[in-house]
Amino acid sequence: MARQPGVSAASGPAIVWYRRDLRVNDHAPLRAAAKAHGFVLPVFVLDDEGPGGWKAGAASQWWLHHSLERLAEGLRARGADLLLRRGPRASTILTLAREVDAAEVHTGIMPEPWEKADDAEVAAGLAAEGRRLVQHRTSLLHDPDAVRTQAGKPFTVFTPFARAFAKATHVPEPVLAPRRLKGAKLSTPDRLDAWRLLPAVPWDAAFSRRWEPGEAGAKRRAQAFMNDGLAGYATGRNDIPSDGSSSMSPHLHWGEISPVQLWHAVAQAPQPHGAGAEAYRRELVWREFTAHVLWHHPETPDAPLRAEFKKFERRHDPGQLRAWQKGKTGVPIVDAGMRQLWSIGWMHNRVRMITASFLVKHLLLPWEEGEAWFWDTLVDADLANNAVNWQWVAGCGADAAPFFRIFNPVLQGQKFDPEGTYVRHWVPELAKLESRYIHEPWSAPVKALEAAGVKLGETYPRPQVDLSEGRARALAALRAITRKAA
DNA sequence: TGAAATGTTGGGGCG
DNA sequence: ACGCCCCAACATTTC
Repeated sequence: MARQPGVSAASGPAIVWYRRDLRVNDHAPLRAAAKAHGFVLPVFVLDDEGPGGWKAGAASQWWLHHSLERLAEGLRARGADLLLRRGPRASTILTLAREVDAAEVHTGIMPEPWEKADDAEVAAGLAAEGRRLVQHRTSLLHDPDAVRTQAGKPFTVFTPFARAFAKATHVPEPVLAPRRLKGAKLSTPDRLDAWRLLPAVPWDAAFSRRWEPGEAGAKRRAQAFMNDGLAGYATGRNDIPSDGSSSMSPHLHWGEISPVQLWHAVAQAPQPHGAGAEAYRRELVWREFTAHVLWHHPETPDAPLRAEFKKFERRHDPGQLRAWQKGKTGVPIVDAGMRQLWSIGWMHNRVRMITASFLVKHLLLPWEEGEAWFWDTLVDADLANNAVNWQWVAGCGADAAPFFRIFNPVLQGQKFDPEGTYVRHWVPELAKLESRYIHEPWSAPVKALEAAGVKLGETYPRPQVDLSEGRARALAALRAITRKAA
């Protein structure tokens, strides 16, 4: 067989460098590696330092542990062992390629800045030795740079992005998992347990009940959602107590299922054409949009995209921040959401917006503090989604909600959790309060509080801030920067 | 993927 | 019958 230009005479296995794409189906790198050589070495590298300072939080680590276990099983069932290595990722991959004399390293394209940096370093390092890095789409529908504005610039507004995206791109078919792999044997694998990704104190019981990390769990949940949730998704996703969410976010983040698979699963669903299907695919495109924004603006996690917001007033109040984190703000829907997050590593999307708006606007605390907390506690913590959406709420990002769009947590609660079912579940000290007061216990008559066994300031906190005062303060802070800008 | 303030309209009570 | 006022309901504007 004629040798391809640029391909060395290396005789080792093709390396499959796993990142946030922990699956065997619709995994182009695995497929390509298996096809070209039949002899593969799948590897996952854990970087202790926490790339870019964004070290995975405890909830993410919990998920990663289980997901890696499932991936290892999936690969073993096909004849290959997953190699675990720990260290700086680029140099670890380069060392490994030399160690096994691999001609090619196949991997997925990720939008995170450090992933891009690693790609460049690995590509250069491999090329210097006559090896090759081959990148594939694994975690997105398309490359983060698949579309540009007519002026050739990255999009900053979702709607035109979505329009261009729909017109310019065709979602590819998923690729099948290789049936049979020939795995490479190495004498020095890390043991997953030694990575200590699981909590030292077992706080994860509720996690285990709620989630099933891994490719099989992702598939099961996706099927359940397509059958039962998709048709009503357009409105159901906003209904807090019944939770019409797909709950795919952590599975998508870790790549246990691909957005391509979900895109096509919509077409196979019982109701593939209704408003629910439209709305769901739109959410998948939102995910593409956040990746697009992060790809082109790697500073997004740390700095407001709209420069005038650098001068925006931010209060510093560790006590209030702590109360927000722990769900003790005295505003029921906010507390319910924050406690749900702490308990199961996830929060309903509507409630994410409410809690985030409360932090950034009513409390006037920095959005970065909220971003950092979500990053630490969410099982679906995703740099692009987290950063772009926090900036969206804070009004300082690409296509951001105007800052003056301030959620009133009482009205939001009454609208999307009218009976207070969600609040009662997560804030049990209010469980017996009448529905008409459940979202604003501070304005309940003494009798109603007594009947419910609520003592404000004792069994449940008074609100940290008067809602209308908080709103006025936030708007004043906004005026201060818009005047300067004008 | 807001909320509150302000403006407009129209029905009905009432002198 | 008429004008006036009130106010709910809805629309528009402003933050």
